[in-house]
Amino acid sequence: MGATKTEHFTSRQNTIANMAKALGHPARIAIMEYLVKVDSCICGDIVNELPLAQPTISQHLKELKNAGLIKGNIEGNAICYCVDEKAMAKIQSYFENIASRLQKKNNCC
Amino acid sequence: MGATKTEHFTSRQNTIANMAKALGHPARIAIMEYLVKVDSCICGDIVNELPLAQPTISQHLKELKNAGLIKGNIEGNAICYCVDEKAMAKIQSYFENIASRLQKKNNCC
DNA sequence: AATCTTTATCGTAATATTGCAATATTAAAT
DNA sequence: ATTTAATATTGCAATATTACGATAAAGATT
Repeated sequence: MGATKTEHFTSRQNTIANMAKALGHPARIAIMEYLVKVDSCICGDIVNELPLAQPTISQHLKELKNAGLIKGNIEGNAICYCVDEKAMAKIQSYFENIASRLQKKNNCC
Repeated sequence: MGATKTEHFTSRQNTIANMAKALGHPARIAIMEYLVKVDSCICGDIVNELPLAQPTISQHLKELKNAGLIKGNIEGNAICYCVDEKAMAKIQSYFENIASRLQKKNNCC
């Protein structure tokens, strides 16, 4: 074994899990925060910003893109990456929903 | 190599990444949703609810607990697991902050 | 066209995760 | 004290992730 049994879960659960998984690495959190901070960006900046080699960062960017969290536009010989607002709104509303549902209840623990 | 270079990132980035990582599996999302739904719970219920073997679920619960997302109280020979409101509030506010910062800006993509 | 810059991909080693059968643990029930 | 029920731990095989050097690709610059 070793492979996640995605087929047993709803598509929504898989989508949220995929986005969370993509954010489940400090380098990718740092990338997202940097993209939010500068609003638009070129990968080279990130390579200078983070203590990781260029191929590693490229790989992390690819994962964030696969999860739909960032978009990338080619601009000359560079690539402009930025955060996908809709995806972030989706995550945000997901956790807001959970948090608000928790407030209305009494926990047993 | 192969191990995450956590030491290069801030403690906050690592904390958020750890929580996101714990949520980065559909089974664990399903567990969280079930815990929110029933508000309090015993692990056996989850085993019946999810299409995974008992040891696998026990392991997922352990990861959620390690990440601080759930709490577990012993009640007789069962264990009452429930969501940690504070942890969820932390994640929720983190994404709310990011989402609100994105709205104020113009994306280049 | 040759070179430079920027980003992606390949290959690979190290490590981590996923899933479960078997077994252990712990407390309740008989 | 046994047995039962609920959960955890161990051990292991299959697979995935992380990181990076080497190299490729593609547009810009000279």
